[in-house]
Amino acid sequence: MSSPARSRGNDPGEAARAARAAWRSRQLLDAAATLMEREGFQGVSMQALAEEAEVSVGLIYRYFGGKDELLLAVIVDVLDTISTRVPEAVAAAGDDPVEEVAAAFRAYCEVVDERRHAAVLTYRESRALSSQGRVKIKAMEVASTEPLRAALHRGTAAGLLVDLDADLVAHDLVLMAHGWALKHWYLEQKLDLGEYVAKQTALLLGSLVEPRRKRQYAHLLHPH
Amino acid sequence: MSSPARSRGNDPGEAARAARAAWRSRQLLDAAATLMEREGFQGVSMQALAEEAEVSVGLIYRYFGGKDELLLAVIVDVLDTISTRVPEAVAAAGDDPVEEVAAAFRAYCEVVDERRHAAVLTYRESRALSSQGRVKIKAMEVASTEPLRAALHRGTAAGLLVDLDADLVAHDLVLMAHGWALKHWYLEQKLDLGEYVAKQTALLLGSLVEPRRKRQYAHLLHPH
Amino acid sequence: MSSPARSRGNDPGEAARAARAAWRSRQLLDAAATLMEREGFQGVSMQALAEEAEVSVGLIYRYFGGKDELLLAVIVDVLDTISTRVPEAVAAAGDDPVEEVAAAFRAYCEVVDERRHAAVLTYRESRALSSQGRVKIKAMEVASTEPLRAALHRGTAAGLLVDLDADLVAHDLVLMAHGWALKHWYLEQKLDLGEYVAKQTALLLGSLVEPRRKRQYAHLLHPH
Amino acid sequence: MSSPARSRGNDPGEAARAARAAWRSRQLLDAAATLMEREGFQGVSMQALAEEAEVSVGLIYRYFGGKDELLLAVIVDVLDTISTRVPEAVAAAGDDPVEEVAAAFRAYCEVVDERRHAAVLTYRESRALSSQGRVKIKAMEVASTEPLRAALHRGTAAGLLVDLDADLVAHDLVLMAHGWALKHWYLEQKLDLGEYVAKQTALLLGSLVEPRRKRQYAHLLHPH
DNA sequence: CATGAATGAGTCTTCATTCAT
DNA sequence: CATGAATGAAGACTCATTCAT
Repeated sequence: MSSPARSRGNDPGEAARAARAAWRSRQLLDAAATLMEREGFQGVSMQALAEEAEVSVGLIYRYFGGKDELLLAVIVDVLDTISTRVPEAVAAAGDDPVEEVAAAFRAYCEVVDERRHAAVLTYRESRALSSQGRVKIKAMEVASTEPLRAALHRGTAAGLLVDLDADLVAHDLVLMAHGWALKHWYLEQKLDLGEYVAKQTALLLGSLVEPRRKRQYAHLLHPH
Repeated sequence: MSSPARSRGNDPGEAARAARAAWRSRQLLDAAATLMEREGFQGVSMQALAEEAEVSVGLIYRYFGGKDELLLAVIVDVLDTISTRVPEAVAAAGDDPVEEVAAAFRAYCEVVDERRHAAVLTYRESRALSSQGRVKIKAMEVASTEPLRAALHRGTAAGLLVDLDADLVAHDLVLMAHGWALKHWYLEQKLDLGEYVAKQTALLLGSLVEPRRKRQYAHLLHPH
Repeated sequence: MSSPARSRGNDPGEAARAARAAWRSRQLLDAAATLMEREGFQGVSMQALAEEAEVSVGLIYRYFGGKDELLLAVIVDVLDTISTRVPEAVAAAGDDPVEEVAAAFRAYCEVVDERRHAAVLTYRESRALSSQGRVKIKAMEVASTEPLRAALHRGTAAGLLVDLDADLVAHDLVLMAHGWALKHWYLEQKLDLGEYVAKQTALLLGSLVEPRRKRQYAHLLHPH
Repeated sequence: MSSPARSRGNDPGEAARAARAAWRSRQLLDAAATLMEREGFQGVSMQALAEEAEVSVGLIYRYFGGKDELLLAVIVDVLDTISTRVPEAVAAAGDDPVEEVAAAFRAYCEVVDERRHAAVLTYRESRALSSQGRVKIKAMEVASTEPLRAALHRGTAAGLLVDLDADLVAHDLVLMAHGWALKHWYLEQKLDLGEYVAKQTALLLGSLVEPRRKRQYAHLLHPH
């Protein structure tokens, strides 16, 4: 992204430098995520971040323009993960649009679960983002729900799902995924991630699957 | 000293003092809410708050122990509003549990809409709360969903709703209400609050209402 | 200048507050001048300034918007002094334009001598000024030479001085005054302020006084 | 190691090395001068300097001990230029001491004009110099005025100039030359360099040339 | 010789909080 | 009760300098 590599020619040092830059970025992004999990983004000082990442403060500024850009990078990192994992899950779900929706939702929830704080950073720290960054994030967020919307549309087109507002349903699915992080303090004492995914899937698909197709998706609609 | 009577039960001076205190609290809480809507809680300095409320900085500390307590108070204020408005809506909904659920959800959404930022402060600023405050807030949040859970239970008991996980469904309803604030930048370009409430109600009740009772609730299940 | 007083009404506290604000400004300006004499402006940290002035760092920001504004204020303070002292000297010099020029130059040199570093701050630190501040300073500098230019013009009009480029001569006089500060390390080992003023006056007036009026100004043209 | 010969007197490798060193120094000095013209010395970071000079930061430290030494080198470079150009101008002026003074002043002004910022660096950044460096600079400055003082003395000895304080007059001439840089923002809107030189020459020589020799120097005393 | 990644002390600035009036 | 001047710790960020390659 904002790597200091210059890409002027392709001498041997070039690749090594790029590799180091990538490693540093990851190191910093991970340290940032770790600390934020504990303290929230605002609660993490650049000093503390440097300590956690075992680098000097100054080095952070070589890789990220400032605290705001770092925040942006962390959020983008999660959205990138989602943009990779959700389509993978959809692809692995076979050709059935309903299965695809369920798989996409499960994948979304799993990423959120893995990076609980980072996943909901947008809600918490959007104030700190530049308006430019905000626009970028919003675009990425919308883009990341595209696989969901597409599967929903296919489901309706195939007569498997009722006529629905795909935008709203996609929004609900994402919200429910985020809900796992947002209300984790409450939910974790009631159920685990698998149950949460299963029950929410059942709940939403319950009113979305064409009534006469419901038998076909019993495994989704009536999780044991 | 300057007060005419010296705390002898409920003399007039005492009442006047209490009234002023209440007025000041409201003044400060409103100023805080106003500013936070624009800048987020962290972005509001005590100095700016004092200016907005047209009091001195020092005075804030007479009414609230500090910035954290003020945050707590603002959140509590919203939760209090919900704890008042939701039961009112339930009571006004007649005796039908399904209508009650719908009414409770609508009321919840309306409060969220009125105080968009303050309503989701818990998500954004919970880090700043003392653990004590956090416990209090969580308890209040759970309590505020009680009317929803109770109505859901009544619905199931009356055979109007399927057997459901009331905790989870209540959580979903609250999440959807908050979703209106959290994703307002996205939703507002698609629908208005009334449509949002109607469609979400339909969506969830779609899988909750006992199939053979669905005709009875057509107005909720098939908005417009 | 940027005093925090609000001037809303004229209650008793108002005057006291304004007085304190003025006292604080002076205290800070003096501390700044003292330190700058030793370290140059860039070399003075806000921390050190606070220590010298025996106030807290934060307080400086109540009276001056930042380090740049403080620099501006120090420069303006010197220019204000000049704008007061030079006209006073001119007024005290009687009605003779040549005497007025000499008096103005002497006064200018005396102020420079009293505030050696601060007087030439413009040359040294103009980079740190905002362009707005720069414009202000330049205007004040030009204005402060007005008495000189006016006296020169009067001298020419009265047939006491030759036809001259008043702008350039005024610039030379100011430059010579500043020269006392700029090259003090060199000059102080050759002569004292009085001699410097006398000799420079003689030098410049030597080619400015109308030849046939020279006898009249022998005391200026042939010091000692 | 990589050099063919090992420092045995003045073999070809040695010369090449010295040439490269000289070339590097010049490259760096020029880059420094260029940047300083825009940003002032303090405003130029070693990183920016490296970029401008198209070398690495580390390399600067091979040629100059640090930022302070670089500053010293830049100043010395200007003073060297003056020490070359002024005597050249004097030599080219023929044998007349008055012409020599005028020529020296013109040359001084021309160098100042060519390197406007660097020429007055002593005034601006002397604080950053080591006391050792300061001493060196002062000595060089005084030395650079020697041709002026010598010409002035010759003028007096030859009965062409009045009895004068050569130190002070030399100081004035240098100050006027520097004045062109120091007050360039003001002067440039009034006159160009040629006019400035001519008028200042006339002004000072006006009181320095022996009255009865004035006709002889009319071209200097009454510039068109 | 040359590079440029890495360091970390030091800078300006903000702001929650206190307290004399 | 109310004020707002004063405090000072803590934060983000810069940049001269070093050193492994």
